[in-house]
Amino acid sequence: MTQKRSTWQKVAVREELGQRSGFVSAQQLHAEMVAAGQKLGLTTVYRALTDMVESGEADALTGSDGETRYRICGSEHHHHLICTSCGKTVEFELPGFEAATKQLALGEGFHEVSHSIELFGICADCPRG
Amino acid sequence: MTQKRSTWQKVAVREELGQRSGFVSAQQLHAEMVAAGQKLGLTTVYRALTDMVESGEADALTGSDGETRYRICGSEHHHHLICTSCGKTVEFELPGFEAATKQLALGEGFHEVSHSIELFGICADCPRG
DNA sequence: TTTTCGTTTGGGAACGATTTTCAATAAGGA
DNA sequence: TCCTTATTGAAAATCGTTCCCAAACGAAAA
Repeated sequence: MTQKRSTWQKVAVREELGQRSGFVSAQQLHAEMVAAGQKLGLTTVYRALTDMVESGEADALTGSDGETRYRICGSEHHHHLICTSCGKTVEFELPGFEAATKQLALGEGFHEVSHSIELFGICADCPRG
Repeated sequence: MTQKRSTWQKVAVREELGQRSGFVSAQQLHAEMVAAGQKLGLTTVYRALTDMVESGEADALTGSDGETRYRICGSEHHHHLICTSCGKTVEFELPGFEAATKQLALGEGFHEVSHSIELFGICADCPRG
């Protein structure tokens, strides 16, 4: 069976992502790592991020521009409040809401229900709009 | 100022989209229109759909695969319950929730708040999973 | 430590959705 | 009908992401 091996590239990507408070795209992350002197391939960054999402270490979010952005996250179920200007992100939970939506979906005859809830706005540190 | 002109292509796209109950991608819509004998370009379909989204006639939704899907919609604020198997969509509203999330975002110091809420599942007409 | 075997890397090609380009065409007012 | 200008559409260009595959490397065995 295919076991995962630890490489400095994977560690570096995890670390770089961990230092950020918001969502970043694979390309951005790669560009900045290269600019910082770390020589690794874009493909590797994509793979490392995908692994992290699969293992639950990170969240992935595809924007309306088709670009996917990543972020370190705790494993419990949560949602995001994202600053569309600087990318800063706040996690939050919605205890009652979860049940309500599931109920609604089941009532319509749907099963295997999941949901996507994200809030957007401009954070206090980003001036005007 | 640039005024909009009415063409049979735009009318055809609006009509084709209106006949569906779920989200469809521009490519799908174009392929089926061509298959049905209507000769128009893919670019034109993209433009017609974009116009409809801008005018509020349609909703656009970009999936995690990066493909954007469209759907006719009423102009009032609403959310979607989407079948990930056949695309069938049910609109719904969340009276209390709207206020709650806005409050939460404002409490974190965010402004110009908006949100994205979609429910996914398999509808009653689609067997198994 | 050295060998071995299978995983990982990475540069470039390949991909798929969407946008741009631009010359030909058509809408709609004069 | 004529004229001005928005619209069309085929092909080329973009852009994010994935695939390909030979070279490089990690880890466990010898």
